[in-house]
Amino acid sequence: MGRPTGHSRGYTAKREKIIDTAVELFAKKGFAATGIQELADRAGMAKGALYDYIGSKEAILIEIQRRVLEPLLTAARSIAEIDLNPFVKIRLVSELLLVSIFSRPEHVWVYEHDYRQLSRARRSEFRDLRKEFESIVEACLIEGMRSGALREIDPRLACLQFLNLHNHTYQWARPDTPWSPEDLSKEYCSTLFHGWAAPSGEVENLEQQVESLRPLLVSVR
Amino acid sequence: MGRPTGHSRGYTAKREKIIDTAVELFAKKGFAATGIQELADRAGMAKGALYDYIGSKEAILIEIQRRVLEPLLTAARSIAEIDLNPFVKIRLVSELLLVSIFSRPEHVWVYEHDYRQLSRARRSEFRDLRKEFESIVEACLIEGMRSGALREIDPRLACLQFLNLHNHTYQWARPDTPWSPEDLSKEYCSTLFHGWAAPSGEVENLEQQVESLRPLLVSVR
Amino acid sequence: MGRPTGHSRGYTAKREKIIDTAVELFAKKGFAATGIQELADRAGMAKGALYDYIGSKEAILIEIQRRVLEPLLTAARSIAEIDLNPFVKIRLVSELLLVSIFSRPEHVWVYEHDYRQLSRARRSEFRDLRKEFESIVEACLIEGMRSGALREIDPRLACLQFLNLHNHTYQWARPDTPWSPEDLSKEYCSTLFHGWAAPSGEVENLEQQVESLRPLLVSVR
Amino acid sequence: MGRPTGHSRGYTAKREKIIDTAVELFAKKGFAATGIQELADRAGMAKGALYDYIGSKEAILIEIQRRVLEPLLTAARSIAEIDLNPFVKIRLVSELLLVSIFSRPEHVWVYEHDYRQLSRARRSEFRDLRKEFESIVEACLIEGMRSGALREIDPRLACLQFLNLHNHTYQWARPDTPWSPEDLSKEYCSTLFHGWAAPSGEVENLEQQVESLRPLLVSVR
DNA sequence: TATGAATGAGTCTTCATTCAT
DNA sequence: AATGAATGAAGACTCATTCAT
Repeated sequence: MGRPTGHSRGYTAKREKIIDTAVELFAKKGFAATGIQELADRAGMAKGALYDYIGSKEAILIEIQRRVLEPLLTAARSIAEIDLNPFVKIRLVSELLLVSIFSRPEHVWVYEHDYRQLSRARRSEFRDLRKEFESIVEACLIEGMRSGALREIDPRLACLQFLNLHNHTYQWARPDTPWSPEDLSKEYCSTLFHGWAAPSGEVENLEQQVESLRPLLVSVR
Repeated sequence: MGRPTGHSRGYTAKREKIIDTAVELFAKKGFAATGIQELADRAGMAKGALYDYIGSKEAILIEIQRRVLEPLLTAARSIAEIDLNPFVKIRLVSELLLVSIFSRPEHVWVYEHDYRQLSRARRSEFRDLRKEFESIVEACLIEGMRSGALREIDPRLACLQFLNLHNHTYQWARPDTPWSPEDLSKEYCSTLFHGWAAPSGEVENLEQQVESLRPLLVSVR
Repeated sequence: MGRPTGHSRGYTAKREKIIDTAVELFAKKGFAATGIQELADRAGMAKGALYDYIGSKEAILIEIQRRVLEPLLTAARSIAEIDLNPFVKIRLVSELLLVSIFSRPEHVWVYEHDYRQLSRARRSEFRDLRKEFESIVEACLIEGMRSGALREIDPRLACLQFLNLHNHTYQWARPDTPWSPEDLSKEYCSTLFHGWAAPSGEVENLEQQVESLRPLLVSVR
Repeated sequence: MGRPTGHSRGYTAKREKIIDTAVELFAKKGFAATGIQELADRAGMAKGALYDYIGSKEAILIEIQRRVLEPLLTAARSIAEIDLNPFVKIRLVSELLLVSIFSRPEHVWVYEHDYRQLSRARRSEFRDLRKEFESIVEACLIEGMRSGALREIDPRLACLQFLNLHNHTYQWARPDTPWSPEDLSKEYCSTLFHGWAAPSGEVENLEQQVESLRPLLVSVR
């Protein structure tokens, strides 16, 4: 994770707490509009001390991106590797995204919103990872079409619909939202599967399989 | 100079140009991370002169919000008032949103992205207008269900799906996107209508009607 | 008065009106804290036009100093020249000062308050005039002592007491003050004359003489 | 750095020095006409560092007001509470004012001169304290009249004369003034007491009593 | 005469970061 | 590991003044 080595016991915990505080502030006011002073105040320490933990303001943003993207990718990769009905895969990736959003809504807000505030180099680094995630989604959709369960549509366009529908959820997801991520995933997938269905198709056993595979998403909660 | 009373011919044009430049910068770097100095440099004038045209940094943001929201609402209201098949209405609102995004992608980026940078008072002002727009969408969906063409689902949830799918498009819409807003609207609505369809339903003459009503969207282009 | 020559009919009147407005603003907010823009707004003209009348911000301040100091000096000189009981003279100078304060309280406020904002050269110019005024006061007091009506005290100190007592009145003088300048002059002089009196003395006919000489103060109203 | 919590030894001393420097500048050029840059230059530090000590420009002005008004009020209150001949009280308050002026002439200049530059809220706060001081003066004068030693005059008017005579001294008080505050107090009070005296009265032992009570003024030196 | 436009130095204040202790 | 102090550049915005029209 790039943390400087040779730190005492409490170091990592405190660093995490600082970043948690930063997430709160960045989510509320935006990265650029939040001052380091403000962060130090909220974290209950002097600005100087802060720099022993974070190195720079951008480092916090990088860490937040990592916190969101890494578990997402880990889970997505393991889903991609299993041999499964493509519908099940898609449904799992859907739930993955929504669980990610609902378990750390502020992290995801910053992740989605202040992505462009990264320096050029870092941005392209993370863009590659994002693209890897999108490729996994797209691959699932292509499988679905090959299997004849979805009618043939431009897979990139299908992928974008999938991502639009899921990702934009961070804009209104809140702890008190009346739907759980599981509810939403079912709804979204129902819409998409019916919307894209080949004239025949229906998915068998979908929810049962999903149930059994849910542990795959653990990294993201 | 004398603030906003009686201005000569060039004034408004220049003001528009300054805001156009601001839109570019805000879209690329974010509102908070863009300096007035930078804007002045790009506009080719001294900071002082800039203030004769804009009044304050926030005023620019307000103007951008207006430029997006007002034509959107104007068109949405006129769609809402006509007596039409609800599918046609939804399809028109869909196209409306997409045309809005594609005809001024940078405006919409700032509109969506830096909404929260508005002062409290202004934010709530615009929030009301945004909500009016959403209500129009939701009303159309409810009509669709009442007419029996859509199966009964939580209308708020349907509305959020509609908005997610459409609004998130600003994240990747670019002049060189291979789909026109019309193409996308057809695709999105096809997905949603099939995804939500009551077992029976199919929409008749949909595209023909849309074609004839497209002039309604003119305010938004 | 240093006004540029060759101006049309309305010029002087408009200039006066601008300076009147400036007096109001300077008295309320202070010279340094008042902007030319503000002045232009209040005067109902563009900043550019203002400069045709005033030349510079300091010029306004100079004019205000003049407006207060010149009539004061004119009257004081003419009082000094007459052959009169020194008590009467002092009483007249007292009333002169108070009439000056009460007939243009805002002018006097600026005159007293923002004197130091003048450029070095102008300040010393006006300081000389102020000193001339003070010398007249002091001369009257010395006359009073020579005549035996006042006991011998340091004339400079007596003069300062006289000036303190009178000049500080600008701090609280307002149109609705319950005492007229004539009332106040009587009170102040009564205090001073009794306070400084030689064991014997009383002033005869004082008020009658003052009455008849009051026209001398006309320049100051 | 961290704003106003826990500061090391030098902090307060440096802060005091900065404010002292500010007093010098404000007294010479006026609050509004003095720039923070100028102050920083004189204090030998960067503008940024200055703000660690002062918080805002207005905060300096507030501090200056406090430095003058608080010891003044403290002493005045303790004078008011003692059971004394009203003449002695008045004579002590007189000396109090003059000692205050002469021990920190620049502070008092700013205190008197730039009072109006305070924000509305602060101004009214300090106005209340000023009024308390004036009430103490007025109460002493009323006592004097009740005791029969002063003839009956409008106590507000007497109070204003007292304040005019004393307060305006800040306009010319300088370290090289040939009179000490004690001298001046004697002179001023002599003038006022004789000026206001009831036909009979003379004050016995006045100066002896004042001598013994002078320690009351210590807070103001 | 009067205007709107322009300027560049100025306003107060906050920024992210560094560093001696 | 932590702090308070410091910095210099940058933040948004206003200034008094000039000038072509």
